[in-house]
Amino acid sequence: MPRDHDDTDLDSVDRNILAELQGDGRMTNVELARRVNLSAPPCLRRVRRLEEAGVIRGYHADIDPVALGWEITFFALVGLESQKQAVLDAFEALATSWPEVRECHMIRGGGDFLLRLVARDTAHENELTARLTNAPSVLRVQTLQTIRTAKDAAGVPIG
Amino acid sequence: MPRDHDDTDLDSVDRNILAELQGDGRMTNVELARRVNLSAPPCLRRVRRLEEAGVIRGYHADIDPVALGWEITFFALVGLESQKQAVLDAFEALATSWPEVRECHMIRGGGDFLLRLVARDTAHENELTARLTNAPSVLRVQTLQTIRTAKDAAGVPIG
DNA sequence: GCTGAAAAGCATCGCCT
DNA sequence: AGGCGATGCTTTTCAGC
Repeated sequence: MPRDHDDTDLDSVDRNILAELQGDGRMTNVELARRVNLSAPPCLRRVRRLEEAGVIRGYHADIDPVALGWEITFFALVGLESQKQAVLDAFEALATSWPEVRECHMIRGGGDFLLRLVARDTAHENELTARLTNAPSVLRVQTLQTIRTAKDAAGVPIG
Repeated sequence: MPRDHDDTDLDSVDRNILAELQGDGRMTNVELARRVNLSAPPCLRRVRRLEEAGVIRGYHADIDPVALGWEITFFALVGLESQKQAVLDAFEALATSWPEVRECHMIRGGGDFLLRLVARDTAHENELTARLTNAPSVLRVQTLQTIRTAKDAAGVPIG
């Protein structure tokens, strides 16, 4: 269930905690406490409160896709032939069910989606693009293949 | 220095470890060991090896942008008027220097970039779009505003 | 809200299989 | 390579400020 974010007032210590954990999510609580100039128990309580308030949504290891055989990361801009809710829902359900689709964003303007996908190789990428193109109600697919990622910062600026 | 990914052979235990840590990067080592049916010391050795091999690139807390006042996430597809290296480099240096730009990907085809940005509100978003449009060598900016994120999976599929 | 002590649990090392 | 046991930290709770 979604939570109102306004019920959580974040002071500067909270923001420091968030910045530290965004940078290193596996830091021990004592190290975190040291960095934000707190002793361990209140620091831990703040972290728990931030987790329970939904400010911290989770912690994830950042894994090199290439090491697991995902040589290609690409985006796809998909245009649908209708903006009817049923059509949007059907496409969303299809796209999110594919493991290769890592992100699926509905874009303002109606009937467009931006996807981030991974593929094992060029053949796999072509197959995924073809599957998208041939999916029901899909009008056009523009693939945006990443050749270089100059910046891939986690999350949000905290300052 | 880049590392050859072929020097790291991942067995099924390694893949299970990666899947678990991608799902919960703050899990304790004993809990992780229990889940992958190992005792704690060899489990920790594997995690350290995966970190040192660059398979695990880091651990990050996943923070709700809205809780920190970043109400808008959007993408921008930026076209430059040249594919000269100096022009690409200059744009990349500019874009990556903005804290609101969280990702900057060079797109195949030449002279295009896909950015992911956050903004505090609509006015801020407009200002960022204008700053992009007016940046040197920028020919066109297409903003893709996210109205709904149906899937935002961490990293890559691990099976 | 924080501190400090104390119990329980965890990380990590050396050695053995 | 994985497991066992020991040691020193870390986490977590609880009392008290």
